[in-house]
Amino acid sequence: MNAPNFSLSRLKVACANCNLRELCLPVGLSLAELEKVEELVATRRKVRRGDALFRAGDRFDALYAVRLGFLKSTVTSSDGREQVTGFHMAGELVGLDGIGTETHSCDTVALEDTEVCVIPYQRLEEVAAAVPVLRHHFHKVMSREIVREHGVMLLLGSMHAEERLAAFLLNLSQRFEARGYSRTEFVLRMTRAEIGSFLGLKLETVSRVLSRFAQEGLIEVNQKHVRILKTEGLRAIVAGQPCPGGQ
Amino acid sequence: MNAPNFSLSRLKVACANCNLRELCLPVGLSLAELEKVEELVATRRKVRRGDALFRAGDRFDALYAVRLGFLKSTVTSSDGREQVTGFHMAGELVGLDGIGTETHSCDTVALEDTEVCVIPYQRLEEVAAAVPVLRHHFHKVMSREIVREHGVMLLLGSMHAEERLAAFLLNLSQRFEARGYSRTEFVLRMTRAEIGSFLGLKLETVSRVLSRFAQEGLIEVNQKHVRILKTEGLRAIVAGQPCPGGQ
DNA sequence: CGTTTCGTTGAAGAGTGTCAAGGCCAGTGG
DNA sequence: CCACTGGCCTTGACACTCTTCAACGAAACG
Repeated sequence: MNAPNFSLSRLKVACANCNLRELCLPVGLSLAELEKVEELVATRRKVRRGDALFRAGDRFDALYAVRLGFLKSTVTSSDGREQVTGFHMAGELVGLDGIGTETHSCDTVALEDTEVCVIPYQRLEEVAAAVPVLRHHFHKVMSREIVREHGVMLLLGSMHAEERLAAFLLNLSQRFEARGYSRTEFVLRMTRAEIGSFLGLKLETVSRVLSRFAQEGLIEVNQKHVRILKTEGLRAIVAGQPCPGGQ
Repeated sequence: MNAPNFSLSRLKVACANCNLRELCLPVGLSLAELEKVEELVATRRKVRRGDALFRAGDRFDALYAVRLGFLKSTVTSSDGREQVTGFHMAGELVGLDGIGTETHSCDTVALEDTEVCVIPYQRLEEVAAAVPVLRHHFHKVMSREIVREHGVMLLLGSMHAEERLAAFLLNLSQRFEARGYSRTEFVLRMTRAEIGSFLGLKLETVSRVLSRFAQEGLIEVNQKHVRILKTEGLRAIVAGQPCPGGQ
């Protein structure tokens, strides 16, 4: 259950040896370029479950590459409403929200014990000036984040509860697979309330829809443990109408 | 009604003379740096109302700075659902979605006759390597786009119809003001259906809520013409509970 | 082992969506 | 100048999804 296909236990400090290289900042860099990037990533930081990597209002001075663990980002409106804007797993870059104003605009909190590589932004700018491939890749990362959020807007703006949940599960599934974990069986690191916040639903609705999916034989749910039985069935739900008689 | 405080009629080709300088790419550049940026912006492009600046699937090779006019961006899911992801006005940069995959992922369509400055991306990368201020500013623009979308997610995920509309009107108001137009009186360039798509509502709901606002004396609406009477009242609605007895 | 957090499920109600009809306005052609 | 047309907007009645409120059960934690 949820075991990585490769071992995460024996990682060196260098990006060159990092199993996440293909997902993280240094994608497609030469060895010489890699060395420059490694100078960037001087420090690591551990974040305990429940603790914040940074909070809205904090001064921005670094980006973070997730090495291990799981985080959520949330924005809070002036009247206290909270919205989860994303969940982050190994290989993803967080903190991009801070560049614009030099102050973070969201909270990013660990949902399980987490370790990140700290990338001081000043130095990233310097290295970006000198290494075209890295600069371009960094731009790509930001652009993809924008595109990802377009997808979330589509989900929030024009999908029903079942469609949202199905899309959410498929998205998680795909991301776990890309990291060498099972595509069909995984543990949700977030609560129903957090899923609901992300999807614009109440926690009761999330619970109910998951139960309904289970009843229809699309998935198995046991608390935070999820097994996907009919990927195509979920896809059909995302695509449009539920297929009443199974898939 | 809606007249700019400054004239837009007599613009030179150079960014240095552009009235949108303070809103656009070359914010805070020295004259020498400005010249480098001006080399970037070789061409202009006009887009007729209803025509696309680019469409999803188009090859990405340039960003566009809006000089004049009004556009919308939309994403479309595989099953044909369409979601407006944003409206763009003078001084704003569009096309950032294309960097990540070198293919545009959304349609961007002119809602009125529009003119943009074409910024070839290859050249932007080159200039960004040489001009730290520009590079940093470009990163800021992308970051702010990410933050803006967080705000939209908050709106779509946790606000009621009235709150969404109120936030939408205030946002437009503020953007018009920043461009020297009236803060309280403006023309909506988009249809009710487009507003609804952006806000995750049906056009009938948009229409009803606007009528309700008008009835409560918060705004005046006449087709596409809007006048804001009680900014604070709208703010109160966004903030939380409607204030039943006026503001 | 008690306490707390989290999850499930039911019943009732509110907020939007859906469907339908009609009005307003700009553009077109007689 | 007027009638016609099509797109856009408004409004009403009704249906339906999702939320709200509430109670209970299960797992996690000290």
